[in-house]
Amino acid sequence: MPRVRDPKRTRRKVLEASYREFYRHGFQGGSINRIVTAAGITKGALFHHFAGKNELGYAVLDEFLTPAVNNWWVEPLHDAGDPVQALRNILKRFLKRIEEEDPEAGFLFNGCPICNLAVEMSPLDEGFRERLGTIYDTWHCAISEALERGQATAVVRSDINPTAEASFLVSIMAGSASVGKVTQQMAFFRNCIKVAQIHVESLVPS
Amino acid sequence: MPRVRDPKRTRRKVLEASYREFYRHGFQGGSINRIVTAAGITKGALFHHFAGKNELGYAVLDEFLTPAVNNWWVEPLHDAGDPVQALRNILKRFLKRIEEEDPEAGFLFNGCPICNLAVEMSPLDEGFRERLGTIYDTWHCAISEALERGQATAVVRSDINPTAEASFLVSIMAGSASVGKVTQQMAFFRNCIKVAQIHVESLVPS
DNA sequence: AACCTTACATACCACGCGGAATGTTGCAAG
DNA sequence: CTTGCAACATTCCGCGTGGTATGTAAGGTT
Repeated sequence: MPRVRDPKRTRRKVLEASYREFYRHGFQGGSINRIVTAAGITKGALFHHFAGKNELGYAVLDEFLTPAVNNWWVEPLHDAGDPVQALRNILKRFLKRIEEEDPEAGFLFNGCPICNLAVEMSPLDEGFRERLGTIYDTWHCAISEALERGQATAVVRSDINPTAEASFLVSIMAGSASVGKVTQQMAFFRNCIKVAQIHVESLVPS
Repeated sequence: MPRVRDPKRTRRKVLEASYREFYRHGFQGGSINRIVTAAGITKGALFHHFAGKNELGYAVLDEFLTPAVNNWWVEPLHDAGDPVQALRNILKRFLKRIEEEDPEAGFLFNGCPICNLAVEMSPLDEGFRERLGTIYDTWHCAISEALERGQATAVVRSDINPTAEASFLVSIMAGSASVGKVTQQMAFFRNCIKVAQIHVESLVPS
């Protein structure tokens, strides 16, 4: 029998259950009642830790999704000497991850959790829009700045536009996840990543 | 004073109001009550023409969004002799259209209506998933088949993969709309389309 | 030992939802 | 002229929702 009083753990359980609930049903379609049931706690506990449904959504963004983007994209790109090699690794690692996932709960079925919230909530709530904007901006900057550094050390072609290329890469990730969850075909997803990989290769000087 | 009894017109008004409502609030967040108010009719009239909320969403897909894709992509590509020129025209026309739109109600603020529904409803309802899958499939096929015809007449490079290129183009359109509605910057959207245009140019034999 | 704050649990609430049941009226066929 | 059905309008309903008010107990502080 675990400790009765454990606020950190309780908060964590709520956040994890919320993430899953919103991931599957969307934010508006997500149910507080289902969250408390899944987390094995009560509504009183939830509203003790979070002021309301919106704040719960914000917390999922701040404490789950922002770190995920940092893990997958920002840090690898920041640490890398050669940005093209870093992008190669990221795309490869990403594709592998998806293929290993549980098809019922993973990326191919449910899409990108960030993109899902962005599509649903950006026009409806400024708090969501702002946070999601920051996430995409961080992501975007990580790519474009890495490409600029690559241009400075001549490992990236000087005649490409880092900003446009970054926009392109972010869009492809979001778009392929969105369309992929409709077609339910890994092949579609793989095709998109493949073209993205080819495009990345075209960034290295000939 | 208009004709009191006009089922065709009534049905149309309901569909148009539903399209706008779902476009702004999503399907789950969309309200039947708001729809009947906006359409200037009553709930009785709505449920006389449509069996339920889901059927209403299906009708929006079948009678609004499917024709829109046909208009913008399928027919131009089918009629064209040179698929690359057709894609050039489509992208240009599309960008122009968005720049002219009302910022409060248009593509940049609300995203792509098809992609929005796809992201929200695909994992939740098979009826939505099926219809959206058909739309994306038609769209995808229109591009890939046009590219294949272009390869046959040597106006498209023979060493590119039409299927992969089609997947890529569809994804870019969906992704740029999704991310664009977060950043709210036309520049982001324009960057994506620009890279897509460059990519399209790379399809023509050198 | 008394106390007080934090961390929950329980019970309850108003509201808007999608939808059904029923009532009413225009309009065309017989 | 009347009959009948399609095309609505009106009214009502059960339910799940996000959120609150209140109760209670754990555990550190003094």
